[in-house]
Amino acid sequence: MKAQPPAVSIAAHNSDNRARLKQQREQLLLQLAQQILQQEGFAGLTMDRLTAASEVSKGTIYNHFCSKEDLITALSVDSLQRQLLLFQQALSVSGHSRERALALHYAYFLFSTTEPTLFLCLLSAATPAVVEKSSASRLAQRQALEQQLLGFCQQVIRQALAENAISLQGGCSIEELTYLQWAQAFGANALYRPAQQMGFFQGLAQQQLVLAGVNLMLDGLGWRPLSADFDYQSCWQRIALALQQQAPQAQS
Amino acid sequence: MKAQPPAVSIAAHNSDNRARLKQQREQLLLQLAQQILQQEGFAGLTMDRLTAASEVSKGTIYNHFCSKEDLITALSVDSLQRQLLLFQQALSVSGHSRERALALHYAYFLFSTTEPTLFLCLLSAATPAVVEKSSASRLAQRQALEQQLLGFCQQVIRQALAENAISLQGGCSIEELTYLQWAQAFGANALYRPAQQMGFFQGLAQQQLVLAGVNLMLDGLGWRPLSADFDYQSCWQRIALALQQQAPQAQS
DNA sequence: ACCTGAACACCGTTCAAGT
DNA sequence: ACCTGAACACCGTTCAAGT
Repeated sequence: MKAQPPAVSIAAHNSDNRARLKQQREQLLLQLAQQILQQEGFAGLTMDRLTAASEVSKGTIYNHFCSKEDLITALSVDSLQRQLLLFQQALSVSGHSRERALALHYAYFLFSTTEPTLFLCLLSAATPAVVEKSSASRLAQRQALEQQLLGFCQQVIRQALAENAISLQGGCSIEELTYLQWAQAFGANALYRPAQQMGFFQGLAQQQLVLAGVNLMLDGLGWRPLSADFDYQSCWQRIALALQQQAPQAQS
Repeated sequence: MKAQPPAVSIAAHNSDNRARLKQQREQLLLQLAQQILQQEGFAGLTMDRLTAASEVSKGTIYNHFCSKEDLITALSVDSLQRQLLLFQQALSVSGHSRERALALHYAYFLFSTTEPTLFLCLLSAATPAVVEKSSASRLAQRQALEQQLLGFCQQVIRQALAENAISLQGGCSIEELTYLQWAQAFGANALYRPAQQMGFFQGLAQQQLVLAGVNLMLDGLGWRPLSADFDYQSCWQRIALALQQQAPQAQS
């Protein structure tokens, strides 16, 4: 008695299909853009070159990205999606709350080193020149993903409170703690290359620095067990192994 | 008996004068660029507009900056020079080593809020697109200034060691500590606006976050007196007053 | 030796025509 | 409804001519 349900279903299916194909093409374009970025540097990424590398025309590319800057923001969204996957994997390693916090820091560090180009996109996307010319929807997408990432961090802090591993006296909120850890991780990973290039430290590995930074902050917070009472160096290596096994090789 | 010392002296004087005038003009150009940046945003800063705002021609501007990106890097050099002045003022406040470390963090925070545009230039200048197209000499200038700034931080850590306020066991070097504090400060100040914009914290002031972050790190390090034994909140306010008095108003 | 600004080249963006 | 690519516009950069 209902009016042609199959027709509706086919229409919906077609529309879905079309959206899925568009989505796939966008993913391909992003991959090509990333490749150009790696091979030619940021100055070498032009819309002409992306057009040449792809099999679509300029107009179609502008159908996906409203500006070159929007393309950069799209790459940063891609970055955050990968980070999200890494965070999920990181939270699947077992251990007490501080080990899990460390796992998240490791995931962040791992991403910054295995995908340096995408990590730099994230930095570029924070720049006003890029924000000013990106579409509102793309910026909203980025924000939503960042919120999800921070959500994972808050989750671990809540676990710590439940375990009685920390006590938040003196008005230090969960949000505040999350933010400070984010800031520490962002700074320690983003500034490593510049600092190294100016010869600031001789043989200090980024890994060790990040681990030391986390330990400093979490010890300061009194997150038990303290680094004096637990071997976080071994823990770090265990996390590294666990995450490497889950993602044997990075995509080409 | 010597050959015309006056002539040489006059020549030198003229040459000095010329260099000084060029330097002055460059300073003026940077000021104008900053003004355009504030009024029109990063997308609004074009070489044409800068030419129009100045009283020189395009060719002359390219005599100062080899590219638009070089101009951004020059603005970041200007930023670092101002930061250096603030650091010097910060170190003139009296107190034990941890108070002096706090003073440096305050100076960094103060700069990031009173000169948001220049602070963003610093962020942009860290971006590959800008680095790739900046002159080697300008990049070297920036590096030298950053090294000077980090030198101030190391100085305070050495003071702490001399005072026996900290003990660096376990291979944690002065450079490592300096880097981690830089990373923390950079992250906490650079991410504040984005985080605020996504509504991550309701009424948390940047100041309080930065202070909390520093306390966490320095407590974790065991830098005496610990925050439980000393009123760093008051100390922070005392530093704020001291730095405001030395520089009553920021330049327009 | 330095300044000028017209000319050039490149590249981001649009849009009329096509399917 | 979507794709195309020629045309456009803007803007970074250069350089022959001038002082």
